[in-house]
Amino acid sequence: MTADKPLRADAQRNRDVLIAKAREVFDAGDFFDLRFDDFAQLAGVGTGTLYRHFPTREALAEAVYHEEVATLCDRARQLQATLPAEEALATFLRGMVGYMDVHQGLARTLATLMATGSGALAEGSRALEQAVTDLVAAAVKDGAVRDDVGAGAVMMALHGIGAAHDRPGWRAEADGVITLVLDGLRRSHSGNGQREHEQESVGDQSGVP
Amino acid sequence: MTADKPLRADAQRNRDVLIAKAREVFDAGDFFDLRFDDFAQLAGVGTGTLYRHFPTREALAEAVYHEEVATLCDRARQLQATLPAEEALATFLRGMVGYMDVHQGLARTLATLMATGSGALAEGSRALEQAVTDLVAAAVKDGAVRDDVGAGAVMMALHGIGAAHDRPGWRAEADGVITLVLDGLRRSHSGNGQREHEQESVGDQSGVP
DNA sequence: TGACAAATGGAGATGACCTCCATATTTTGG
DNA sequence: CCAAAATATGGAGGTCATCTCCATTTGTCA
Repeated sequence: MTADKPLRADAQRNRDVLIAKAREVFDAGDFFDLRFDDFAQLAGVGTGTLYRHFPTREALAEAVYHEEVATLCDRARQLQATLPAEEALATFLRGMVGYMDVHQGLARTLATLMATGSGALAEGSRALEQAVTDLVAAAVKDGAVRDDVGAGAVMMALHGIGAAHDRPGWRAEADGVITLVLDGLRRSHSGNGQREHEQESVGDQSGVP
Repeated sequence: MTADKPLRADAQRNRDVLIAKAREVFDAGDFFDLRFDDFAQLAGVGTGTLYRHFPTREALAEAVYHEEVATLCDRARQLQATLPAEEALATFLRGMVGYMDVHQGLARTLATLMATGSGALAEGSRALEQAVTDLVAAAVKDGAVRDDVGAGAVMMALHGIGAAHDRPGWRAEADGVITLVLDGLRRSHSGNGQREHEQESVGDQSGVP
């Protein structure tokens, strides 16, 4: 799956140029303000070439996203191997915020793509989620973290952080979310913390609280 | 600001029809799959009429969103008036999840619009945020909730929940996030819980954890 | 009722997205 | 090293959603 086709020399070169330029635009946050055709010209290739390599905007995003995710996953594995489980989880989550802070444009772009529901990022997302799942599982096994709330909840929180990147006090609030998540995860509450969503029937049909 | 112009009778009627139809489409989640012109026809008005009333998709969304937010804000105020602060907050947040569960299409649409960064929803969002801020402030004043993490963090978490509505185990995970947030907010941790984001310089320029 | 203002609707201009293929470049085999 | 086969290129042009414009209709007020 990594080397589907040997790919000709010039093709490879163009592909690399496209990804490089894409990362630039991505990071600047202009990914959606730019006509796709213009992007081709910006990268110095014809429209057809761009479309052959990346049939859609999302495909291009996916290519850029891939490297990022790989880096983050590596980091997660490394932390897990060198730190106590709970600390590894905390460090990773705090680090994710730092990462998004540095790559704001990218965070914004990814959030947009996710919300658009294109699903093209599913693969990369799954890899990242797996890393988080592993971190949480290890902490649970250590007994440091409750077992009644899954890693999915943590992913949602991360997603919210990324999507809200343009709020005024973003950094502080993002750190706040992580603090809440980490403290909330710590197994140390009276009883079992809180019973999990058993209020399906509230009598009120509207769904309004 | 509520009654900018008296608006003629037929105009008002058309406007209402448009909003009603929009809510339908919204709730079905088809808001973005539908050509805007076709939406006009669906509502039984001409293209020009649609565009005069709502210059953009976002403007239309905003109109629908407005009522929803008003309802939710009312509910928040009511809870705050009748329950102990902490319980009011908990009930409201749990209720928000229930609300999003019932109105999945709407939640999806809103998340998309938010991420798109149109900013047209800013007003409605602010109203909702104010309600949450009040709930949190009251709980803090009661001493039931920590004061070192703001309401903004809670908003981010909610945002993440809404944006992720299409995950397989959405409901359970969403409830999980709320559980984490509520437990994390409870003032009861050793010391002060966690010092707030003072790790600006990690030495690593890349932002990767 | 008449006249003025407000609103309508749909035909058509605009511009982004994507396809297609004649041409150019790389690779392979003799 | 050369020819022919395979692969890639680029940009002109088709397609389609978005939005504008104005001749006509509808509502309002004296």
